[in-house]
Amino acid sequence: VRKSRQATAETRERIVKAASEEFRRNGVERTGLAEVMAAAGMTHGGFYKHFASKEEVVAEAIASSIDTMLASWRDGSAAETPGQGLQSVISAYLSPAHRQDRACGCPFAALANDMARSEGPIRAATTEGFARLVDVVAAQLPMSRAAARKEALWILTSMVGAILMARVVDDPATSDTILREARKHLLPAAA
Amino acid sequence: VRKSRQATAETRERIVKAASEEFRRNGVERTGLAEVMAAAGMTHGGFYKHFASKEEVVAEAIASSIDTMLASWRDGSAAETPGQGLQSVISAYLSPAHRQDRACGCPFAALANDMARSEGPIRAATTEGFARLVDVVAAQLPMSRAAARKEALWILTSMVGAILMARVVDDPATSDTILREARKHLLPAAA
DNA sequence: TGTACATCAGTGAACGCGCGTTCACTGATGTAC
DNA sequence: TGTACATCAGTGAACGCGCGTTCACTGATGTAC
Repeated sequence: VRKSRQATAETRERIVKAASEEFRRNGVERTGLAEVMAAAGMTHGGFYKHFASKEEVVAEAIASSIDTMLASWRDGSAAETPGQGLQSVISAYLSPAHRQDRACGCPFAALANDMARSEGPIRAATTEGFARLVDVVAAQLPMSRAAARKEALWILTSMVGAILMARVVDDPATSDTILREARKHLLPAAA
Repeated sequence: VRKSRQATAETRERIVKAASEEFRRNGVERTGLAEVMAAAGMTHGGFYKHFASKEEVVAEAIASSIDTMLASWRDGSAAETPGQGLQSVISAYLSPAHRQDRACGCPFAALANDMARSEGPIRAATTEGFARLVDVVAAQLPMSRAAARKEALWILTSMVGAILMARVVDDPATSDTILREARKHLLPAAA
């Protein structure tokens, strides 16, 4: 059942998107390719018509989810003044809604351990994506380029730690407090 | 080859310790029980004489590594004045040495994603251990109980985020900067 | 204290399942004339 | 523009390996007398 070039490209995108959500939801190891293909509306056999290996789709899925986050951050920032734009991005990131929505949330928070242990294309996609995130945040900060980059690293790593531990903790009250404290400390830093 | 009660108990401890290091080094999913047992100096068949399942040893390994970290933090804090004790603990946590030593380092940084997705005994051991960590840090802070707990949550989650992202990033210079920025922001908060 | 038997920690083979990967096949698309 | 053939996306079965778990067996330890 051969498909047109456009249909093939769309299918490939659909697989990457499904993969990026499934990986974030359940982790790379616990997500089978059959599961990914089912989420994309296909059977598992066709996978290798689009990718050479699981590793390849993991790398693309990570790159894709970082791109999506970057785009939404840029939109969120552009609508307002630099300081307010960054604040609204941080508030959304450190919200209970984001904590709940692992599948569509920050890929660093969802896959940090996998990323840290990976090599090759996965590691490369991760590092490159993070560097672009840092740039987007740094561009909103009213300091010299070098100082803004350092501050952006601090803001970003704290945000990831907060959302991650908010997901680790079982008690909802403590989890909410973690997010609230992070907002309290980071929103002023973004002004 | 039956062993004495004491020898059996020591073997069990050896397995838990080996498991806690292997899990932190390579992740829970990527670590096989055969690998854990080999690290403990045995063959895999004997595992079920000590544990009912992999899940059980995971929960115990996490509890054990948290206990070890707690003990070392208490020792590090006790040696000096409250403020300085906490500062030295934070400095050690946010050091390149800790970043490199995943197998013996913070279990939250090494296994946060696994923890966040787990349920049952693993989740329980994690939540309980984190609560005790928060208490140890809060006890060092010169504020009211409630305020100290909130501040401890902020300090801890930021520390975890920093060491985690320092491991995710491929570039050593950026990784060092992440740790340096985190120290810069958190050491004053601990004074 | 000594003896006989039950217990059980550890070994290594085997089982069974899941999953990444491969493959023969189908039939619609792309291409050459 | 139409026709014939090559291409190839997708299907579903199958392969092979790794890994969690089980099991028969061994021989030292624990226990009852």
